[in-house]
Amino acid sequence: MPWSNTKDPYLIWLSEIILQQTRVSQGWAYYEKFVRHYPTVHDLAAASEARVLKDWQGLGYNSRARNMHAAAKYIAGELAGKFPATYSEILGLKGVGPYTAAAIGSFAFDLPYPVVDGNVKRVLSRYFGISEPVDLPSTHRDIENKARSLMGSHQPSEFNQAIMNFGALQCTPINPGCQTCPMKASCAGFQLDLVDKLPVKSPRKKRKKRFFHYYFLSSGDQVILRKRTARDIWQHMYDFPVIENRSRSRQSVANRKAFLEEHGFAQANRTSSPVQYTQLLTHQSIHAIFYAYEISEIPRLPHDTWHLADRKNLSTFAFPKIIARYLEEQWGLK
DNA sequence: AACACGGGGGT
DNA sequence: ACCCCAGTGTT
Repeated sequence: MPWSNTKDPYLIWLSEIILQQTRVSQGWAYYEKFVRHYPTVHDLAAASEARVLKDWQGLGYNSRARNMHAAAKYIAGELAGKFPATYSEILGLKGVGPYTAAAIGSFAFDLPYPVVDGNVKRVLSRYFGISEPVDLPSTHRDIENKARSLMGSHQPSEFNQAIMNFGALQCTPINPGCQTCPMKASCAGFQLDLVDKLPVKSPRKKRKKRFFHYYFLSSGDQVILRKRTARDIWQHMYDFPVIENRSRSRQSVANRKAFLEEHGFAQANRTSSPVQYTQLLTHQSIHAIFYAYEISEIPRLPHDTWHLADRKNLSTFAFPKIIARYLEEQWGLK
């Protein structure tokens, strides 16, 4: 793991932010890229947010990147680059919650705070036979207290890594290695045959469908992008001018003409048939239909969130997966 | 306390 | 389909 070879709190912080809700196998390459592009907190602080978001593209939950960047500016600017070394100061950094503060505190500074992540919740809910949903705050506190008690005066870093590794390698979500487990004799979950019932989780809500009708408007090598600034998914990433509605069915030709005229694109020619892509998010399923038009001249852009970009420069903008996929598959653009 | 927030991979 | 991922911020 990244922190196995270092006590550098910056590198540990970087890896922990990247690995929030992200498998090591997915985050590893991003960690290496960020260390390469931003070897110190000063490098990260000096970068533009756009550049950081672009490097983050494909990882998801990109408020992590924005909070991390803001925290880097704070550390570099206000703390002269010296990473905070107490639990409460670490916890005060943007994007750092109880888990990450405990991880950084224990790994980098040997502070005695137990980590409580998905692994720990699974291991301890099984071992102690906890049948309340682990996502409840009360259960979380219970598990945290048990972890603190188990840590005792052991080495915090060793303890935290051990319990998480145990969850990741032995006490796995499915097909856990109970038969070879050295703790099966004292594991309540194993003794009561509840291992495959634990941890209990509250039922999840079903995904809401959303229908985006995107306009890919180009004029020669120029393309119109829109920066997403609303309180919504994909904040500060780029997509295209869009109409959202409740219908899966295509915009009629008349609807499209009205949209184009309304925004000053009276002279527009359809350049290809509409194509549809879908993208699953945790709480939403996005159904996007793309309409491509070539416009003869570009008027003054009607919104300040709209930007003109050269096709050659698209690689500098951070796009949601579904937009990146459209650009690459339909236009060969990266 | 409940909810929103991405994207990937396994079964 | 559904689950999970070395969780956090907002309401």
